[in-house]
Amino acid sequence: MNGNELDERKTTILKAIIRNYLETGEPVGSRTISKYTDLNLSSATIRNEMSDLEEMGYILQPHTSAGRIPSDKGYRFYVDQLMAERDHEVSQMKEFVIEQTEKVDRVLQQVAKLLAVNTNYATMVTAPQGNHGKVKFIQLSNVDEHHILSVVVLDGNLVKNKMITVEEPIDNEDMLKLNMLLNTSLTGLSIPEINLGTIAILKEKAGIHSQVVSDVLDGVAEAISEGEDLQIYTSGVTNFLKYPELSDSERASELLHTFEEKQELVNLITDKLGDENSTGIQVYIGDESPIQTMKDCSVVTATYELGEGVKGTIGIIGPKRMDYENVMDNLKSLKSQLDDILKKAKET
Amino acid sequence: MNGNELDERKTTILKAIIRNYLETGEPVGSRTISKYTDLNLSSATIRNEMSDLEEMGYILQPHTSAGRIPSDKGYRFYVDQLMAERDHEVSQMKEFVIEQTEKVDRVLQQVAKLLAVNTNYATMVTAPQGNHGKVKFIQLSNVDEHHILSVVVLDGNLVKNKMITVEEPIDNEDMLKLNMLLNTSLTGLSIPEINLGTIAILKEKAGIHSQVVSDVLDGVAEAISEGEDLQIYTSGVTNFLKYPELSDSERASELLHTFEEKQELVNLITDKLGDENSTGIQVYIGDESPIQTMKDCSVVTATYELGEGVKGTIGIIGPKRMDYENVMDNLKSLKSQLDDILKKAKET
DNA sequence: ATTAGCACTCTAATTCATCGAGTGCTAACA
DNA sequence: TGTTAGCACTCGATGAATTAGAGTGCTAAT
Repeated sequence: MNGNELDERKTTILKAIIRNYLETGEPVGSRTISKYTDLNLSSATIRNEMSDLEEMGYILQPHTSAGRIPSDKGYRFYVDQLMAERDHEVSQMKEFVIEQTEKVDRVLQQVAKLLAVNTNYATMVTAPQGNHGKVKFIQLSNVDEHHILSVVVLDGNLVKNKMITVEEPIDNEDMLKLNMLLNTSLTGLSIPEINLGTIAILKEKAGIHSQVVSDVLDGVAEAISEGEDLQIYTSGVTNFLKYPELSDSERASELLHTFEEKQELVNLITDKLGDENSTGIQVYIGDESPIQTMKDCSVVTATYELGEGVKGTIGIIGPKRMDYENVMDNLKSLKSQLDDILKKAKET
Repeated sequence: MNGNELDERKTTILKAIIRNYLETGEPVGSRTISKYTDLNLSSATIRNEMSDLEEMGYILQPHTSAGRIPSDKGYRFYVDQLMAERDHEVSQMKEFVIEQTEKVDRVLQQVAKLLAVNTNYATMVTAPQGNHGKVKFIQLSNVDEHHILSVVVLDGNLVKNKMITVEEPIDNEDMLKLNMLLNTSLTGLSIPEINLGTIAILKEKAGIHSQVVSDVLDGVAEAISEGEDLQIYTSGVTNFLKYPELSDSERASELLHTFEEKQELVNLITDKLGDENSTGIQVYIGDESPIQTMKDCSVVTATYELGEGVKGTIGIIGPKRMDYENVMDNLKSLKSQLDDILKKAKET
């Protein structure tokens, strides 16, 4: 139960088994390891060690006379080792060609795709979330007799608009006043600070055309608070079909469904075991995942940040025998780049 | 080669074969038909007829001693018959609960999902497309020193906005003038009417702060014309896995990929054989489909309209043995309902 | 402590026989 | 002349039996 129950040789062998299994997806036998490693041990010796490893729960046999495959505990050990090692060279992601002028959602969709293509696993990316800054600017305009357009600009130049339908028009003068009022009272406030109370007070202040003004303010309130729901972009879901252990109809169908619905994927980012390790990278192996349908998968997530607590998540979902090393490198690399791109985009 | 090469009995038998195959997915034999129909014919007689039908190309044998399955020509005959029949009772789609307040894209996504659930096939819905009406209202606002927000409202109250970054600020007075100019010169024009020439003229007219104004106008032009790319919403792609004839790894992977990319799906709506039949419903069987990966599928598309040439497309993609009748009913029903919903939403 | 060697186990692949649904054809029948 | 009964034949699907081979555990020798 303590951290050092594995001596060096067992560690080497375990790693060799896992690495080999990652490549082939087939149970690996003693003979293979005997050749694969530079330990110069015979298959018999390996067999003994493997027997031990099995007893300790790091590997298991699918059936009596097959080779061994890593157990969840084995994978966990492996991943923890990887995490502990000094950072790998972060191989620059090749040709990250995204014109910055495109909208954020395009960028994120692109990122998801790029990552999927690069890793051959399914990917998900969530839009940056959090206190989207403060209100910077508000404007109401008469569009026609029955429609008023409200535009709200938030810090980070995020624009929201909402068309408000009104019974009777508001004349230009009153509109000017309303605009003044809105800007002076709301500018600088963050969204959570603007609650129903604030709106109520506003309504009172502007109380002239009770009904119309009330409608308009409700509209503004809605404009401000809406769209806060989490957008999730996915890509590469067909990659599941590339791995035999996931591609049987039953499993594949469930997985694909989860990705299509997206709803459940939220759990991958809200869950967040408290354990914030140095890199901000989380790995869920098999049953560790908060999503039931992924019990035969591994999930690697990373959080990217835009400062001020505005965060998003990137996730890669693949078979348990995923190439953790490559995946984590990709994520690390992406994390920083995404940071850059979005910060720039934000200013545009 | 003429329309009447099939006598009544052959027609009945062919229909019976197809209908049976739609249900079971298994080749159907003479004995089955003999019982299935009320023709009171022995299996031997049926066999003779089937032999004829095969020779004529309406059905075929997967291998020598199996039953028959419909050929593409057979399916074609069947759906043409269906189309010709007086409209079926359009079974009202149950509980079409969509709050109208939601954004159009939400509605469409919902529609896609609903349809997928109802039919058990994969579905796609495109956003209404076409001359999105004329420009109704334009407004530029100073957000901060280096950012100007341009808001354009189109007929149908479609709002577009774009943040324009400028080197030096424009003072309020000039801004007012610019707004006036923009509104007087562009309001009432439709998007295609606003070309580069128009913008050039505008630039000249407003020529005061050459550079800044130029930047701003470019921004406006971009805001107006952008976002014209076709959005496609899909749902129910996992349904492919329900049909054995489509669910082998190879095919399924291709299909799912096509749906994930969405790009190619555009062909389903641009293609449009000229033949506008009464219902506006198109059926592509097998190779008739403009998309290669769907050569083992059937595709049924319908066009919905919001008047003024604003159109969108709904598509259902499933195995060739899809339940054409049900699918077409669903589409017809949806077509009208979608019409209503969107028209209302448009006014909101 | 390591290893060679051997008996043993279990899966995957292969072969083979069998079954049965379905056909085509012929001859009898109304 | 159209319909049907009957029969021989075809061919995939099913399942049992066999085999091949990878891998193990154990024992005895080094």
